[in-house]
Amino acid sequence: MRRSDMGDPMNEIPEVVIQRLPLYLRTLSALDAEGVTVVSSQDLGERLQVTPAQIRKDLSYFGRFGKQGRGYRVPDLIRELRLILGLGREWEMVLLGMGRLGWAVAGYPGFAQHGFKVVACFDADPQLIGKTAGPLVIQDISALAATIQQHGIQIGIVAVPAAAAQQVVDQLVACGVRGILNYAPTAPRVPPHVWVQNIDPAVALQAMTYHLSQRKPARRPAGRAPA
Amino acid sequence: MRRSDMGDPMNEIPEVVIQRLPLYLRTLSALDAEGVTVVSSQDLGERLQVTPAQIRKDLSYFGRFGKQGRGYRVPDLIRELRLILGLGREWEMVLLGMGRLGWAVAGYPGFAQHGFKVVACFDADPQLIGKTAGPLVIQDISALAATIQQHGIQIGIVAVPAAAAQQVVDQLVACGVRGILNYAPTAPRVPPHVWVQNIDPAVALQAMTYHLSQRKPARRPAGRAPA
DNA sequence: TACTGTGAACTATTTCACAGCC
DNA sequence: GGCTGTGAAATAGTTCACAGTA
Repeated sequence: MRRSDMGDPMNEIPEVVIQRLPLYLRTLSALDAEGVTVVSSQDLGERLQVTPAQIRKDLSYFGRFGKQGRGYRVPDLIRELRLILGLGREWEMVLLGMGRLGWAVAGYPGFAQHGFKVVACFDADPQLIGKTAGPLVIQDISALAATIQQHGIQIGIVAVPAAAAQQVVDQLVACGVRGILNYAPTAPRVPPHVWVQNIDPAVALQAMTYHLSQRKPARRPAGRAPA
Repeated sequence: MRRSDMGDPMNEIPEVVIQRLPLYLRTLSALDAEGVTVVSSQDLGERLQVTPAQIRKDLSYFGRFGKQGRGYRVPDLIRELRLILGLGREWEMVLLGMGRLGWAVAGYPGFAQHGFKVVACFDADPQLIGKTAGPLVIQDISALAATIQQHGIQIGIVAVPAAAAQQVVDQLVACGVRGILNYAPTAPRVPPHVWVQNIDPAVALQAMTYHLSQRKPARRPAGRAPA
């Protein structure tokens, strides 16, 4: 292990760390909006329910952003995290599936706020094609490849029924998409260069009911970062 | 460690294991629907992109559900998992916040399918109160406590803006709710007996763009269970 | 003085590998 | 023969604790 570490151009960063950075960023943005300009790992940890040591260690994978004796300058750390996460640009996305769920996703303001933009939406149902969803016209899936190529799109959002998800994911991957936000209640298979983030509220609820059903509700692990 | 293990009435089960069980259940249900009656940890692992050893170890925390030389009977394992997760009943929930997002959540069919039922919805906006959302009438937040007590509700869904989330969560907790599904882009503080599951698609996207921005897209850790 | 950054210690989780059984 | 269940080994992740510094 030691030997291969030394050969690496950059140390391997644990995936859990990556998943926590957006949470740090979210809280820092809230602090910024409150006019807070400096924050210690202690303060930030209290807001996030994460240990200060974990925050410091996580950040130390990427550089030295704090000032000893003081803490972190909020605007600076926000800038650094945005850079690390690749948020210094707009990300265009395609949306597949314009049922109830797709409709809601198309109009979700939380994406645009953070530089994520749905530029085209698709469905297989002839009844839906041509209808407008806000500023977008629903297109037939057959137009998918052309749109992705034209815009150089790298992210697809899947909001189709579970049974159609794998097929749709395969199409996205074939078109060169490298990231998929999957709302379908299934875990699609993708090649290793493609990144998938799954969102399934039913799965989240089912893990919760396990705990609600226990006599003694086991105390949450202290360091457990909220997703 | 050994000593305290023996004293415990039941071994401590890691939280990661709990979070994976619903994924196993989801895939087993799909297999069941396909008419598959027996599955090995190998097969199931391939479907889920999880190692067979992990599946066997996870299940072994709860009992011996397999048959050596054969595998697991799909319907039996489904039944066991449903029991473990506390899904042998209907779970009634309240929904707070009837903006765009709350509206979509109220109509999401994925909940009812799994025995989760939204029995009442609330908002603070007088403009919305009295309007109907499917079978439900939007009520004023002031009616929250009475509804929760009446139905003995243990789960609340939060779909209010980030700025209102903590306040709403506090109210839910005060009413005796023990589980919260939080769609607000913030990590609310709760007492240790309350379980929170957060869903924030922007956070998921931001972790994804980190990877999309890397030159060499680091290979996903093999055992990483999709959420 | 009050904090960060970080090796080292500790803890948790995953994987291995094999005895035991159908 | 093919698979489970599970201790033990290996890895991964977290926390400690303190040197260093603004």
